Amino acid sequence: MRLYPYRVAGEETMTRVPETPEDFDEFRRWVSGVSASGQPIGLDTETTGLDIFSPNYRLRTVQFGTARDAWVLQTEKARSTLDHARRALRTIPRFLIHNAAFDWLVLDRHAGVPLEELYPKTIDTRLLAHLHDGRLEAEGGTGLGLKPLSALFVDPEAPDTAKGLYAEFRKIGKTKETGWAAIDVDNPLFLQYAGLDVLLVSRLAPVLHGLLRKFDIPWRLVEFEHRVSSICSKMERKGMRLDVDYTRALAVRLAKESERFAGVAHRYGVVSLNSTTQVADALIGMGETLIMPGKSAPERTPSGKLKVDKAVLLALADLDGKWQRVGARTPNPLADAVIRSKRAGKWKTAYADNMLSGRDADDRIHPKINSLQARTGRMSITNPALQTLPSGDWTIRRAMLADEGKRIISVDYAAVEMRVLAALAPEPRMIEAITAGRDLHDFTASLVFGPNFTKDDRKVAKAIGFGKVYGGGATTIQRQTGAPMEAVQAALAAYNRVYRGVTRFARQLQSEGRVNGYVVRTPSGRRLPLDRDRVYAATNYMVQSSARDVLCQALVDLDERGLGDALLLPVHDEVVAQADAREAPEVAREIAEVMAMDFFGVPLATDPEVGGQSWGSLYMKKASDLREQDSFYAANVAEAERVSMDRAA
DNA sequence: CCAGGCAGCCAC
DNA sequence: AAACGTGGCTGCCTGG
Repeated sequence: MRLYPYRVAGEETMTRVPETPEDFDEFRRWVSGVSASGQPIGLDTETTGLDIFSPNYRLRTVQFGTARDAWVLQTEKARSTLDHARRALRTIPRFLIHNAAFDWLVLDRHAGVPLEELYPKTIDTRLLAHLHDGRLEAEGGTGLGLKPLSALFVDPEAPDTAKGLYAEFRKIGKTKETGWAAIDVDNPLFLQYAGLDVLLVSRLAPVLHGLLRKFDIPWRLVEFEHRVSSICSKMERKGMRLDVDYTRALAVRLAKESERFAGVAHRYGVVSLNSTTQVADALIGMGETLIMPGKSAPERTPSGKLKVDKAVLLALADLDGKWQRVGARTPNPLADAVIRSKRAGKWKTAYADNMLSGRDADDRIHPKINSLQARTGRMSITNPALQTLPSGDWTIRRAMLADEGKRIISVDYAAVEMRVLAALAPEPRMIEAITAGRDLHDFTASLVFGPNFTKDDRKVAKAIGFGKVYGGGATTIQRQTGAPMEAVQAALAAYNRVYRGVTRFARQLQSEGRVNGYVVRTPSGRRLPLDRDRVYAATNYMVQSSARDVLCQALVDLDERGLGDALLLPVHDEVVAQADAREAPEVAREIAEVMAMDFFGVPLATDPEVGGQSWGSLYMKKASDLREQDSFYAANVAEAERVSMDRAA
């Protein structure tokens, strides 16, 4: 037995690494003892990295522990060690895991213990921490990582085990990415820190429980978040099929496009297209002023640099937001080349390449779904960021496929944030219009501008609606709509008169926040800390957080109704799913029915859509899109094969 | 050489 | 009085 003593919060702890049969007997007796006591046991894993589903992935150690005793099982060393870990995973009745979504999937895939078995036994300290304070350290919160939380609530001297290991990785010539797989499994610091993580999680949990009691966080919310997390983990485990041939071809095409336009930019002296300084200098050298239409000076970034973002470049290239010619000026060829090259480059690396590199042996990708991420509780999806795929163009989403013989389904909520705002305020006139099934922006425009409102009026009404949800003001609405400032201000005043409930809600929320120590509460019981200098954001937080809770409730309801297997992804106000081709319309209707709900007297309507095999099919608006897809396929796939053969050769 | 901050851009 | 919210990912750039 290898022993690693360590002082945590002034108390002696011991980490044990069993080696001999007698050591493992002792581990088994320890497991029996703690199981009989019923106390929750800290659980953690060390692995080769974060890409759980990639073909070369390995589970390296499994750790169990209490506040004083930790065990590190070097499962990669022997099948029998893994069996000891599996027995413990099945015997121990309750676990404490920090960020369980990760360890569930690791153990599900690499230790053969299904997440369905682990989920009911788990308390996830990351979820507890988020329910206490969902802000990152940079936002003034406690942070959500084991390190910052332990430093705050367990022991200020607790080492950053990950960072400490990076230094160890450097000694063997590895980086923070490559070190996890390369470090010797007998490395003393590695074993020490592996044990420390379960000692810390065991000590963190009771502190967080106390804080949740202190702040009256309802236990049903804790249970709800664990349920949501398990449903998202099931989606992550299933993943989504990738059309590898198409994606390879797409990557080649995007690379060529990016290179071609980069070549144009080079001719104007721009070497690094992402260097805003170079681009600004070159444009000024061509005689451009960088002054946006209607302005008297060029815009600058917060640090004072000349702004050369998409809006500036599109204007110089004589293109509108949809990349169509405006006809207002002669296009600047450099501006045009820079935006086109950057877009193609980003689409290639952030989307196409990421999809290809993250796929498993069955060509499925398993994006990480963080069920409780933003300070409002909003979810996020990473590796790749599937919630941010371009929606104005089908080419990226076309890479993702439903399973063989199935079709893609999408069901989204209609104007969910506006409806949630109407319900929370409450705003009777808005609720009436929603209940009557009217288009909300049309209705608002008719109230603000009269029954004969124009298209531009509707645009202003819509911008004000979003402005209320986001906390924006007249300046923002002016910028978005291009309407004269006086007209925007008059419309805002009219909006505030007709929707008094919204104005009152925003005011009350802010004063409530100030009175209650800069925290507001959602109907679900979630605490939303406010920034003192941005108390106006309270309205947005309430709306965004409640809309998130609505979608998560829908996920739970869908799972409850046996539709969990159909789910592929949550996208803020939308669920992406799949079903056998013949049943797809029926399944889509069923999902839409389950999702539709009443939110404090306001109906939340849903809109089911059934596509073809690919996710992109839902974004092909015209017949020409389908033809383009076919010709793309014919032209590019063969070429991509040739390119990858060249590379291999 | 690596890690992390900044600017910019993708989504809802 | 007015106040655009939440994320992830890239390349560039700087500091260690």
